[in-house]
Amino acid sequence: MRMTNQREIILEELRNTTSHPTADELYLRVKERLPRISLATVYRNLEKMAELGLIQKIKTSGYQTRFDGNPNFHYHIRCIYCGKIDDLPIRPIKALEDPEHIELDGDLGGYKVVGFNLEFLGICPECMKTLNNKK
Amino acid sequence: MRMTNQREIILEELRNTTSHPTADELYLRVKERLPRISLATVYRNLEKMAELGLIQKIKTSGYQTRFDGNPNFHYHIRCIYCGKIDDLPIRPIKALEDPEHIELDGDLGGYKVVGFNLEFLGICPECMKTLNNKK
DNA sequence: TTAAATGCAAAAAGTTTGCACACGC
DNA sequence: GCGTGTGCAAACTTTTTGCATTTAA
Repeated sequence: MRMTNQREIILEELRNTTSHPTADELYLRVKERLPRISLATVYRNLEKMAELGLIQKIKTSGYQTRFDGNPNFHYHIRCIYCGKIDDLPIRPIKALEDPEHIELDGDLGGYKVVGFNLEFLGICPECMKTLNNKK
Repeated sequence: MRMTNQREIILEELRNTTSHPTADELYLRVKERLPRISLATVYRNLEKMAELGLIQKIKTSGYQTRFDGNPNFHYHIRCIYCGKIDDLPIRPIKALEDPEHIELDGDLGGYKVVGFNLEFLGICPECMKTLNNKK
């Protein structure tokens, strides 16, 4: 992978935030430093960097894809009200990560299991506050 | 909720398949019986029926939303090659479903956890066959 | 020097919405 | 008869792509 200025700055901005931004949020940040960059470049680079394992793509259907500058596996929690994603500091879940701990209740229909996607859902402190005020 | 003909047939077709169709796949099926139905009606009704708990909306993993005529909680597996979703007959995972079993490694950042999304990833029998033929 | 990357604009894909009309209760 | 639901088309949102030009190695 060629290290272009755009690539460097996209990665830098993503690494410098804990907010798991969407492609267009990151585009806006990067644009402050590279005013002529295009959104397509941001998409193309995030895609490539995710493939190479430099960053993580957080895909949950129905919402915009978000990106995480931390390439190490960890769990996320999504606020059901505002959609924000945060890291969740929980220990690996044995029942998922060691496939032999999965308790079957039938057969797997011929599938070979290769992994899983897990995200927690919750209410973030800000939305919780808003809810309490409404009462 | 008013029981219109469209609503009845959409629900019927969804209940009669195990294929977890997308809105447009279901639209095509329903169209055979109601040629003048519109895709918007299918979307509106699926949305409403999911809210009421008559069906499930499967939003995980950055692909098109799929729908499940079975309203009871169960796990799904998605084929990483063809995107197909099937039911996975595994027992409830204690470490997820009883929040007190979650082993924290820090604090939750003020979130109130209300649930989770989990899908397994795998290779379906058909795609497995294709892979083997290519070797 | 040259293959890979970029910017731009347009297209694609999936979903939602405004509105006039139709229909279940 | 009232108000919800429908069909249609157009809008919208997110992401991808074609192409001419630029740039890192």
